[in-house]
Amino acid sequence: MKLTPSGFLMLGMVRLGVRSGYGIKKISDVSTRFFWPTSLAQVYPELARLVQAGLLIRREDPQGARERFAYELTERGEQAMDAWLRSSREAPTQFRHEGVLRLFFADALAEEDQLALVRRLRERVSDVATHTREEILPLAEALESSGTRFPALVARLRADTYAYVERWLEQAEAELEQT
Amino acid sequence: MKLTPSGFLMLGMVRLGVRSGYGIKKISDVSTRFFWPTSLAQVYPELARLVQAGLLIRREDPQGARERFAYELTERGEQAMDAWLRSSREAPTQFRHEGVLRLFFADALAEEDQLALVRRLRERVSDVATHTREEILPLAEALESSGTRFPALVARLRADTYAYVERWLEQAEAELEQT
DNA sequence: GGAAGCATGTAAAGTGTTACATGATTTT
DNA sequence: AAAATCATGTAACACTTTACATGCTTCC
Repeated sequence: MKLTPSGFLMLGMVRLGVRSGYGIKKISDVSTRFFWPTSLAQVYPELARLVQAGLLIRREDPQGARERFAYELTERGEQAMDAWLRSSREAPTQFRHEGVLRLFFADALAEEDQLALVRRLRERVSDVATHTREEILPLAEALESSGTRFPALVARLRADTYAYVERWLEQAEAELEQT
Repeated sequence: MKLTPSGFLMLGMVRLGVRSGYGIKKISDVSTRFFWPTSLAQVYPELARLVQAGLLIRREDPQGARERFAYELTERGEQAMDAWLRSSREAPTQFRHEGVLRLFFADALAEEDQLALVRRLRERVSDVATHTREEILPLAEALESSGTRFPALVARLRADTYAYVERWLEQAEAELEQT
């Protein structure tokens, strides 16, 4: 059975102590979503496949009358996760950004519209930087203080990169204004 | 009829003077691919839709016995393109990167393996930076000298951003080594 | 009492890639 | 002569998202 990165995401989340499918989706929305999105409609079938493959075990774990299932890594699950972390094979990187596509074709616009386009793009980038710094990073830093530090490293990488792009676009804006 | 960004990509390429569907795919592979990928199986049906919507006209343009079709923007095509360039509605940004996902879960690894993982990631990022600087940017700069400057701006943004991430990871590596 | 959140899952629709299928022209 | 490139298109497959469907619990 061949695992996808989404499968390893779930294995990894379970290893970090996230118990339910719902929980995995919720945590992933404030952490891994930005470099590996998932949806609930993906989480549940994938967890079932991982159980069937013997990488996870699923226990009933109801909260009162509300059903819930708790997942745990098996020995083979641990091994699969370790092997993945040490391997260098990677799915091709995917990036789709309509704003950058617009920028690519911006020559057709009048100069003032070109400037407006760059400014809008910069504002969006700025929002992402702020959101990452203020909403995502603090959560990762909470984890960091209990010994799990890579989520915070990744959040900082994202925050710093977006801040860099923001400054870059600011300068591009200034240069466009001079013309 | 609702156009997707892929549709505007094709409109934009035709406006830049790319004539055939094959040509659009080829040019996009060394330019827009990095922020909006397409495949031939997308290009041909989409061009047909754009013709049907009255945004493009298609003329026969054979090379000897080899069939070829040349596309041109209609007045309505020009207008649709301009409206898109000036609009601020955007499809949600998509980013998927298995290497960053690995980094997120790297706490489970021994320190030497963590370091190896960061190093591998940095090397990949470095390759992208180099490729963008040496292969993609020169093509965009050729366009720039004939007056179309935004493709070069986008290529520089990409090259500089990846160079920044490369330096960032270098420093993270150094900090990991100290521990 | 109602809204928001917790929790699990399926079905349908949409999007996209790979493989298939064909054939001409140019380069090595 | 073979390989690479130019050129168009379809079919099958894989993957993802959105909508559907249901019900409990907690907070206001």
